[in-house]
Amino acid sequence: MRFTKLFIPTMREAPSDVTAVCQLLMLRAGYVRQLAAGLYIFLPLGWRVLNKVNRVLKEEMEKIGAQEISMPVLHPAEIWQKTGRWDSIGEEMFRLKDRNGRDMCLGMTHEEIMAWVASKEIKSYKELPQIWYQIQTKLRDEARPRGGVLRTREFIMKDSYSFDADEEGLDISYQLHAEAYHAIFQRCGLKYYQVDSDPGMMGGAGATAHEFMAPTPAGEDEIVLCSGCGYTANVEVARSVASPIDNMNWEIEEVFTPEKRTINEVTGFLKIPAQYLIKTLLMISPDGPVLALIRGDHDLHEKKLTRVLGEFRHATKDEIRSILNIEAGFIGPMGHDNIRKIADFTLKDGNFISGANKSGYHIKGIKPGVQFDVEWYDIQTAKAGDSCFKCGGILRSEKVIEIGNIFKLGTKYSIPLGAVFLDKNGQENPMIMGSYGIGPARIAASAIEQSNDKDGIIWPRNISPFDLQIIPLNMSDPKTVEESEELYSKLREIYNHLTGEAMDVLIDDRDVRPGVKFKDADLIGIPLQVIIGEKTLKNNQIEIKVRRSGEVRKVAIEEAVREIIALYYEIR
RNA sequence: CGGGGCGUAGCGCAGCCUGGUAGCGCACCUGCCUUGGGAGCAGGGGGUCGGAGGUUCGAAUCCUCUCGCCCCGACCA
Repeated sequence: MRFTKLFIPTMREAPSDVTAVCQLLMLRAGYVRQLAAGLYIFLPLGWRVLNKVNRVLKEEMEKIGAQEISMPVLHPAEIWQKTGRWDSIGEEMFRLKDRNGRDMCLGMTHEEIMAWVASKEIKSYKELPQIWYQIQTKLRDEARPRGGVLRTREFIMKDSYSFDADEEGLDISYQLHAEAYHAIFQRCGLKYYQVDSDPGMMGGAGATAHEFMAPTPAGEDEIVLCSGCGYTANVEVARSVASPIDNMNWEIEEVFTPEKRTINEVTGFLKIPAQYLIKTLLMISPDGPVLALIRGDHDLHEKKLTRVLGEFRHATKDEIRSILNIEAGFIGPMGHDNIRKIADFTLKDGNFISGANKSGYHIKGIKPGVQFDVEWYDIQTAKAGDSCFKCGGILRSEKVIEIGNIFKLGTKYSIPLGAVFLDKNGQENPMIMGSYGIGPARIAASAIEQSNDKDGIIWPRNISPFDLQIIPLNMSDPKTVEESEELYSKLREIYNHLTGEAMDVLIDDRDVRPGVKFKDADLIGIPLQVIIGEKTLKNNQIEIKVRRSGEVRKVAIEEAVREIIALYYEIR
């Protein structure tokens, strides 16, 4: 491809309101442009990258027997109503009416539609298992789009769905996907982790789910990792053991804590570390008020508590006053016998301080489960420095981008949509489903986050928009142009003979100064550059530059093609 | 949803406080010149100052409303 025939609007100066590195570089290097909040245009280079990723996705999906199909983006409401998600999802779903006033929505995901097809067409165990996938646009009215391409309202996703006759079959489909995902992310040159995750709105209670996470500072999610046993999990589900504390053997005693409401204020005033305090939080659950108890040095994890209570919210200051008859800041767990109490496991052993249910006072010597009844659950947020609940090792944490996920769905969608089949005994059974997603744009963004320098992007070989870039330094010099053009056509031909595929070569045929070409080439980030200038041509040589290392090799023109191809296979 | 910030030429910004003919750098167009890390000289084009309303002789500037975009948070007891 010729640079002069490609639309690559590079920018010297970046827009001031970008924060993520991947967003900055995608904009500056001319890969994408923003249309509105959470809506991105993929320009030629950006689209080439997505297609490179998609090629890898398709190859690996085909390897596990998945079949590519394509589903509509516009869905009738009834199908979503059947599974209950029309009502449970809320504002995140784009909804509209057609001209006849029929309720419709834009697809956020395709479990319902896939299960619908299966319900219509699959009748016998002999037709199972099936794995269907698509690379399709999804629409979600995100509360806050952010990080450029990382969280958008419209995005492309590779989503696949498995249908099995039994749990054993689902295990196999699930495992096949996990293996395919490892192959995909490795081919895309990413550093990533597979972690335990929250099935969230996809699965039912007790469902199995994993996420694939690419570590980068721009990540929205956080995971904890144990270097001892390899345990890794999203903090949304991560179990941990809090750092141990001494048993203080305090007698029950009220202490005067005037105007000291927050954990910080109380620890500062009493000179007692936060781990000896209990945060007592009043929540309003569907079944009424609930007190949630966690250790003072930890944070509540709302998703964990949601799994216990269902959708809950924090009580307002007025509700605290009317329900508990106390001022916020001095709530204690004792004495509220008629209110359900959920305590984190960390409070099982020890002796704590919490509010005295009386303005200006806290109480020492509290023992949850001894002085009053509580239900024990894991409701705290795991954090770096906690101990691993499996092996006791110390956990560390990392910011990550979620690049893929796999869910065991079971019968959550097949039952409501009537996706059933007859088994060998003529018995009707619901199909056992799984769903599996990957975000190609997030793969691209993660690659940039993990692989860049001050000059620009450094693409992993397999997802670069081009395999190499030829840079003729002076388009007015006939010899330069002649050698560049010859190399340009030769490389594409010869590579073709070796592998059956064309090498993607970009030649910068613009009549601009060398400095501009060097800067743009580094910014765009194609892994290999071939530099052709009068200086080295005098010695019958050209130069090959490896973008990642900056290493430059001068080679004789006759050796150029062979050297370039050899080097191409050396880089990752 | 809550809080904060910003909207002036394609990009980056100044001007606003203290009202009086809209500016700078880069980019763009033409010509000359130049060709190993975003050259130089000369000339040139481009902005209803996000939008609406108000105050005023006069508004980018002051006031009100509104739209858009970005960031932080969605918590604490």
